[in-house]
Amino acid sequence: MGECENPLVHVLVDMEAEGIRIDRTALEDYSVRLGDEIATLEKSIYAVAGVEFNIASPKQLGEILFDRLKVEARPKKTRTGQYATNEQVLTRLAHEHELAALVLEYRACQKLKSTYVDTLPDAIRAETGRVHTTFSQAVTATGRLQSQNPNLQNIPIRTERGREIRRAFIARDENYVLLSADYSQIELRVMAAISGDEALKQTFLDGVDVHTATAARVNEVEIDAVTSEMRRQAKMVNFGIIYGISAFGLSQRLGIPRSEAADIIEAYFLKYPGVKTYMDRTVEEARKNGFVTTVLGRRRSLPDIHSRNATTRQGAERNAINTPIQGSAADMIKLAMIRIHGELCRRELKSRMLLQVHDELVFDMHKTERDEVRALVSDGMREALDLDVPIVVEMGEGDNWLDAH
DNA sequence: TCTCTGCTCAC
DNA sequence: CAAGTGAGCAGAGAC
Repeated sequence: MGECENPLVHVLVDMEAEGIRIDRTALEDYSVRLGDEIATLEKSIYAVAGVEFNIASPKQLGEILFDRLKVEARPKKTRTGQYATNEQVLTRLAHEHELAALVLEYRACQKLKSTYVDTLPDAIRAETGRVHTTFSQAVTATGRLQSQNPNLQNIPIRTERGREIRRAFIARDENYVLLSADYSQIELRVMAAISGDEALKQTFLDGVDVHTATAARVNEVEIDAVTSEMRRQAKMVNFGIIYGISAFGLSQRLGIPRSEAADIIEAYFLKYPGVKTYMDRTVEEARKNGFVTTVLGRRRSLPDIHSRNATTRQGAERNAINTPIQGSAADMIKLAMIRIHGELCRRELKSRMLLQVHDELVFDMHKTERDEVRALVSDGMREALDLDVPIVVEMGEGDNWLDAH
């Protein structure tokens, strides 16, 4: 390793000790509101089902839906033979069957309440009045950090209900704001850099939206002619590429026939040949060495690359493709953290680094240090690694984490 | 009490 | 079989 792990220890120690302030009252109020919603949904669910049961039990729910109400002729099963009742299944049923729609609502509320709203206030440490996570730096397969007890790397943001929780993460006091700084499309930029694909690099040099650019290339239309549907598909393809896509996987996610998905992937590789070459090269490297590496030389061992079981082997091939990308992005933000933490200390600033969420850093920023901190954070993140691709950092600030985005 | 399963939250 | 990395909840069943 290009040694970022040892200096990072001190950064993480400080972040853990610092903690983050949480608005306990806001969460406690929200818990009551969610509880009311859940109670209402419960009644509706029992009425529609015609029987009371434990809605939180996937087993019981499956039996109600597929044995009692027979909402589907050939229900999908899980690995263990139970009826699958996951979000994808229920969403498909929701148009026809009120019960499915109600259960989706119920699950959304229950998830937020049990995992975040009721748990975070209990995690406030009495001595500091703040929530202190534990970061682990040598646990994940790719070199990413991990956060636990509580996990502060999966605080909701996608839905309106979830965003309420982000609003409860607040600045230290009235002299501070939260600063959020996140890398824009870091994994695709890293892939452009390590693959050296000229078209992908040019997209970032042009500063155009990468999903729109991919849509234009794959569909062979001008940027201005890209529809929202074309962009949506291209976004799926871009993410799929990073993960080591299959035509089947893409077809499932886009809801299109597998042959069409295969055509899209073929068109992608035609337009970004360097990406295809990178993938072949990386899988070959894994076969030869038994491991792959990130830009800082972090290794991931891939013994399954020689498995006689095709599914296992293909899984290892996807790991070979994904790990240098995800892991190099992790290398980059780790270097940025070390540099930024060093500068905050050296300049004796009051502002503090609080959280890392894979491509984002969150700070308590003293209002008098605004310009200086914004500059050193932005520079520290952008210049952490000297890549052949422009790196863009987006920053926002506010009294809470949601407004900082 | 412990472990596994199914599910869902994030990047 | 089928898109990568994680954490944590409740239910279910073993002990």
